[in-house]
Amino acid sequence: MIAHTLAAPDQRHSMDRLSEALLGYRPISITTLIGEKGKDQKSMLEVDPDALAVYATEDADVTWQLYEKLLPLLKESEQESVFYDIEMPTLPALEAMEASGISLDIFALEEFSDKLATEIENASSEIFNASGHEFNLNSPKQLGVVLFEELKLVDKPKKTKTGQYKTDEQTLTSLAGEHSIIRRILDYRMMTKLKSTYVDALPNSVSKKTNRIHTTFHQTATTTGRLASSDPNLQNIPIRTDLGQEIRKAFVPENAKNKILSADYSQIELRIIAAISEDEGMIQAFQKGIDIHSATAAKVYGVEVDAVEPEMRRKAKMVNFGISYGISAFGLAQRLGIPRREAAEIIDNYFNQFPSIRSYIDDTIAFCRENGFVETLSGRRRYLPDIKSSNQTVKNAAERNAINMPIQGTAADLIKIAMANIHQDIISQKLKSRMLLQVHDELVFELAPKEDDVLKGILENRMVYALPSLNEKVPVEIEIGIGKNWLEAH
DNA sequence: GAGGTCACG
DNA sequence: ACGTACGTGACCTCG
Repeated sequence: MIAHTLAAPDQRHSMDRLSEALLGYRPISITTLIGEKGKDQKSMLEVDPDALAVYATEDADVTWQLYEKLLPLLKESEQESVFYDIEMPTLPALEAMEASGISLDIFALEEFSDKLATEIENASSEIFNASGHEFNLNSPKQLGVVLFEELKLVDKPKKTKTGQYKTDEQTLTSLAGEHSIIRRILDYRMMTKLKSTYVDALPNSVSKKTNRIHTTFHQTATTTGRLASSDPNLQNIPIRTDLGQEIRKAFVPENAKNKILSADYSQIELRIIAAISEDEGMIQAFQKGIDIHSATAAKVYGVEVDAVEPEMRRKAKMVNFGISYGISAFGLAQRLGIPRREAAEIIDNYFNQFPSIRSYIDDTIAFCRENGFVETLSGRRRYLPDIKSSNQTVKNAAERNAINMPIQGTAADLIKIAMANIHQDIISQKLKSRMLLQVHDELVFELAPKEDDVLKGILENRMVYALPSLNEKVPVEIEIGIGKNWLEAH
């Protein structure tokens, strides 16, 4: 079957993808081998010269040679099932999504661009006024000199590792009380980010042929099994700020009869933590359908769920995020803006209330030290040789990676399986609706008229029940929204 | 091309 | 004393 795919001359795109899935990138063309103009493309021979010394005779032949060299590596690392049961079936779904593309309301964006330009101009003027002179606001270096050498906002400014003054959002926010201009600098930063990266750039990505935006999904770019998206990246379209939401609104159906449908997994990483660790308390909270951050707060602070205050919930939420990132008192303290002591106390309370989570963390690190890798529920692996490093900082980083990968990676496995099946269902049921985007825990569709119920049914079936071994441990839930643009579908 | 920053999950 | 939350990609500056 593989050989057939490799040999089929009309399946060049699939061949690229197969090689990418096996290798970690697309090595087919000579262009790729020697590097594409203007892009920092990895040369094939940089990856592993011994394992991958092949000869670029003819495209299909290169792919075949790589296949023969890489299949044994797949066997050795016991990841054949990940390849054949998850990655290969996902491949046609990705191909279809890239080919479909998504429509963009470029007129709305042009209008928004003008509005931003005005606001950016206003902010710049105020900032230059307060500074006493003009400078390049896009240069963190120049901004640092203005803030810390000319305006002398603080005695001991924070520095980056190269000795420059730090001017990132966190640093500036902490300085907001020192000078009213800080807020305007933050405004400027946000607006120029939106304008240059999205509002002005995205219309350039609209295909002249299809009039839609076609991203590239990378199947083997990440260490955890997640997808990546590039050229343009459609997995980081703004949503958190009001101005950012204007950009999401510009992602629309092809015509007024169609709708955008978004389906996302609810709290999927926490559900996976609950399932993997088999923590009774957390599983119960999900079974009862209690808001998980409130449930966590109730346990940590020893109060009833109803008595949880917003501040308690906010802290519990950060702890929950922290768990899947490989928590530390320092990291939590920094994000909550509280003393390390207090953060350590919260973490201690947390582990006393969720003892199985502590065991999961300890067991996972021990497993990784023993075996050299960690794995997801589906057997996808990440090798972490640094887990044995004598450098404590390096070792700690590897331990956080070890904790995070099975969680993030299992979520990736789950949605990939769902996508493969949904794509098949769409084809076999001859639906007009199309799967367009994946954003890690969300799938975006173009919904054709009268297909609401059938598509919802498919999603419920395929997304919720993608990994039966997960369903055995914890309820999996999805949320579906429909609207006239991507924002409204949320 | 590296560094800094910031958009997303 | 030191220094970090996990995973990405894009844009801008500057040497």
